[in-house]
Amino acid sequence: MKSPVELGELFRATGRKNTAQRQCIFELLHGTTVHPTAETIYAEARDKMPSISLRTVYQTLNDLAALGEIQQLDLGTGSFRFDPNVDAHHHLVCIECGNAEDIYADFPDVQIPRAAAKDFELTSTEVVFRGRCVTCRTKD
Amino acid sequence: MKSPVELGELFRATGRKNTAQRQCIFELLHGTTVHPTAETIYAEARDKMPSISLRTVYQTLNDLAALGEIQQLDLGTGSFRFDPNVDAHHHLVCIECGNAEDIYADFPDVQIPRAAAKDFELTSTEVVFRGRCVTCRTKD
DNA sequence: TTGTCAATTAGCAAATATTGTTGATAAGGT
DNA sequence: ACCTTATCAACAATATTTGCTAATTGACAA
Repeated sequence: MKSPVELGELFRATGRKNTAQRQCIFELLHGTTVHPTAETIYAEARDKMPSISLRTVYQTLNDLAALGEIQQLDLGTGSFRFDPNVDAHHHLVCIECGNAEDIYADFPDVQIPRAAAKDFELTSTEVVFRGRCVTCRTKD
Repeated sequence: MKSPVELGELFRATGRKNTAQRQCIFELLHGTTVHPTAETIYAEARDKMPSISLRTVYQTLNDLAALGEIQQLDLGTGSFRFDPNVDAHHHLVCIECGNAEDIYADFPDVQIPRAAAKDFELTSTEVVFRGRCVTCRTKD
């Protein structure tokens, strides 16, 4: 993901406005390695801008995803998670707390079998490892 | 997935009741290769049992999943899909219509990198190929 | 600096998918 | 056939995300 300043310029360049609410969200996303939900970002944004609405958070996140600056992930935890890391990578998801971790690995063998591949226009390939993270395991 | 008759016995053996509604759902699931949603099954079940409720469909599907007779899949299409095929397999998902196809392939190199694997208790590994299916491609 | 205009905001309603609740009903062992 | 208990159907509730709208604000140009 680009820096908050660069994102402001990008928004302007694409006919969007660079508002204080958006800058606030850009800064929260910048450098985060967790995969926050819209609600999480909303909660954090409210600490700095009490009047911000959840609707605005969703709109900004959707805009960022449309511009390819963040990834909108559905990891099966009940709500979308947003990832400022847009490089090709995979995920390790905890079935207990829902937290996700990036996995930087290349799986060259992961290809659609020839029979099925012929008529399918492939867009993306995702690998999800599910299980329990250290935190949840030591909790019991 | 077991046959409708066997599932009826299994339900009784596990202290559940083998009702007409459940037999109807068992028969709909038996042998299907698509990955129906609860709503789809509900619509089909109503053709044979107009009084059946959506709640009963959800309950029966959840019971079947708890017994390991079907798989409850979240393929990022907005709702759960149910798969009577419980063998280890992966999926090809259309981002336009949401339909899913089974992929029987073994990806032996898909493993958690050693650094991350140490503290994680792995339960399952899923590979999802996303793109557009033939039907949706030829539609345009 | 200020005016103009379209994009954005906040707040609320609505849509979608799933689960909780409850009185009535019926399955299944005895 | 009877009795216990799970299940049923209908409705309400929850959770997440999107739709709508009047008022506001940013961006650009004069």
